[in-house]
Amino acid sequence: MKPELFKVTPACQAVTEILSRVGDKWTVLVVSYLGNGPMRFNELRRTVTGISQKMLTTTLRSLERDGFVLRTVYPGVPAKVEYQLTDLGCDLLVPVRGLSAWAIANEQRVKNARLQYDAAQNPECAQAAE
Amino acid sequence: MKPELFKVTPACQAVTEILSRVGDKWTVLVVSYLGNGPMRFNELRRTVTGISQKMLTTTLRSLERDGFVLRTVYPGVPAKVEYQLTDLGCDLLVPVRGLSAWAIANEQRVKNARLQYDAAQNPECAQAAE
DNA sequence: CCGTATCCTTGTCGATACTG
DNA sequence: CAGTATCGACAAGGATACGG
Repeated sequence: MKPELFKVTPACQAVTEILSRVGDKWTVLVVSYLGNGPMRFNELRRTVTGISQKMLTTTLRSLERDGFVLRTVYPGVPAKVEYQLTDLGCDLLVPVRGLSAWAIANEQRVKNARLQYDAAQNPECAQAAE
Repeated sequence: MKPELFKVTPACQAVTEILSRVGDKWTVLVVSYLGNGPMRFNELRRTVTGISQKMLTTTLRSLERDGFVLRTVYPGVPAKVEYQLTDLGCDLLVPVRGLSAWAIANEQRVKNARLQYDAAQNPECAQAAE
């Protein structure tokens, strides 16, 4: 059950960095939707419930900069901009979905652990008025 | 190359939550080291370079609450506390290492994409005195 | 339609000091 | 040794207004 010895090398810096990028509030959601095919800005805005215009722009710019997303502008009035995953973006989707699958499969175990922990901390004196 | 259609369901909430937990500054690092076997508090503190006492405590408490880490106190003077991964913690290590492997394998592709993007934004005025 | 700019609130993290 | 408590710096995120 115990996994084989894991030597933490300087390469872990890269891991931490990717995790931070991917672990923000909207990145995974946007990338997942884009995994279905190209989408326009406002289409994405409507689909990703709750995202603000600013955060969508920010998220897309980061993804574009890191090479995960391709931004294509079709000139005209009004302007039309389309976003789609690059090959790198599609590649990223694989391990991300691995973690997604784990999260969905183990959601309840984590919730149970929390309930148990919280219950152990507050035996019964939950009045705790202070 | 394009992955099969991915329907984003409410379950994505669980995904986002796990990603956020795991995507913070220290969690993955601590869990990875703990993957090598049980460790004591200060041992961990020395090993995880740069972590503050507060953040180590906070990170370990969260991990304990979520059922990823088991905390064992050996009474005595001075006190001795040992941390180790639970089964759930070991399980989590699997998809996390998947993403880690991806990050290490693709680090350079991302870096190149960034260089290219930045270069495109700053045509030639790269003196960038900073 | 597709953004950028600004302000403001909130959360995260680190430094420091102190306790059992 | 293994924490807790407090404070302050800073970054992330959201609301709103404006521009191309």
